[in-house]
Amino acid sequence: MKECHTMLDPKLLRTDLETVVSQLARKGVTFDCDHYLQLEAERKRLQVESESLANQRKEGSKQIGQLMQSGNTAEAEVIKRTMTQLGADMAAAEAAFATTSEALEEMLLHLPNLPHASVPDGSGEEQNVVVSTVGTAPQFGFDVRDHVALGELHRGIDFERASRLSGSRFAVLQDGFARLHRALAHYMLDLHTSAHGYHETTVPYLVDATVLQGTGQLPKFKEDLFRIPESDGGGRERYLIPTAEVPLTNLFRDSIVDAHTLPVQLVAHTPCFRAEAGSYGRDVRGMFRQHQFDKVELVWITHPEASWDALEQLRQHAEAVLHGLGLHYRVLNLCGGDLGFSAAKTYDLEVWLPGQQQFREISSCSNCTDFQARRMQARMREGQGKPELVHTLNGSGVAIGRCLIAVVENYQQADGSIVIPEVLVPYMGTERLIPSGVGAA
RNA sequence: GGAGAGGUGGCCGAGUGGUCGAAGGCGCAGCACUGGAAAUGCUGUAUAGGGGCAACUCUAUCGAGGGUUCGAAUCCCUCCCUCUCCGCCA
Repeated sequence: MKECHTMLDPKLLRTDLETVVSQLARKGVTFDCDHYLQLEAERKRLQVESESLANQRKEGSKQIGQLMQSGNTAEAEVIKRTMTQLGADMAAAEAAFATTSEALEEMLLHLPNLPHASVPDGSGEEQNVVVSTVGTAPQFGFDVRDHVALGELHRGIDFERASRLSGSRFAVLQDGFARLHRALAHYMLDLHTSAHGYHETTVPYLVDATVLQGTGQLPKFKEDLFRIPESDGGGRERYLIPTAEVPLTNLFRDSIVDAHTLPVQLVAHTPCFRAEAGSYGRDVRGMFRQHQFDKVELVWITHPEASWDALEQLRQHAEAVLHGLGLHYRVLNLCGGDLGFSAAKTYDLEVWLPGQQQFREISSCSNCTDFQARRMQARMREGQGKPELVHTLNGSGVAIGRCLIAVVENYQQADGSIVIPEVLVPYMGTERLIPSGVGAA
């Protein structure tokens, strides 16, 4: 029978429905048990029925073959006639089974991953728990400018011309700001590859629907994605990636890797595309929330027993970026209600933005346990053992556009110039950005 | 874009309607042989799902989907992918 791609372990659902229901509730999801149980009972009945009919047909066909070979065609004809009816019954049973399986799968594909025990209870971001706060907010003896004002002053960010090209939520960077953007990406990639052991990877920015289903963006979050219809690109529907997590993690779809090769750590710098449906009016000022932004993404593929340790390392790697830049930030342990669809646990890194006088998200590090692996059929094998689902993790290391905002706002001076953090100086070729019109240094 | 070739198990590779989950080889594992090893011999060696307390058993899978047939790796249709040559192109 056709394999069923669920998100949660179907065996857990069958054997411990109560746990599933109570854990889903922590994520704010209500599970329709009655409907599930009814579909599941029907699935079982229809599967047994259609498989038994298939078996009868197989036996019958085998008999016919034997009779034909011994020249007993008359008797073969008799059986053939009964087989015709059997075949019809089987087709009907299989069709009913397929319908029920699809309904079941549709229901289960919309269920999110279950939260880990260390995830705090809560329904929204107010209940996220601050794990640590690093550094202190810089004190300014003048009125701080936000990145929009700084961008204007430096002629480094041009929202107006960007919107003329593409509408709202796009930006054009130039000169020092463009260079800073590139420097940040370069710095992050170098840090992760040389100090943290990641393999630098480049990936396609356009992917199939199945790939997005693997990491959990589909079917539930279609409205967040930019879609290229099949009529446009080579007769195949594709989506712009909302994060490099999608292609990176899916590199392991439908494969069984040797346990010795784990963990695999990948890093990629890519643009990310998000429709931002449902965020109208939110963060409209500036380049904090864009339809297109660059990000350096970290992905781990681990042994199922190693993922919780890996999450802590992943978080440290993301933190190292901010720490290296000397930015003030804090780490949150997201509560159940604020967890993403695929995540069992997530740490958010929030950086201090003087322009907004608040902490804002700049990285999100999640352990997706076997949730994505099950959808992707990404497995590993230990010795001669059975294949087992791997665990997958991802984290921003970090969002480049937001990081640029943080750097310019935190390192601004009274005269509007921007001191370049030491780690970026080699990439920038200067220690300070001077606004045009203020005079050269 | 034009022309051609091809997609079979971890790998190579047979198989054009019947008992084929699929010969043979390689690789791998166990056993035998050996002082130990090589060589050799024997045995075993896919994945997924279902039923069953279990022993076990059933179903599906030869790129994907549909069709013909009592029965499809094998015949027909559609699609996808890979390779070679030509054209175009960063």
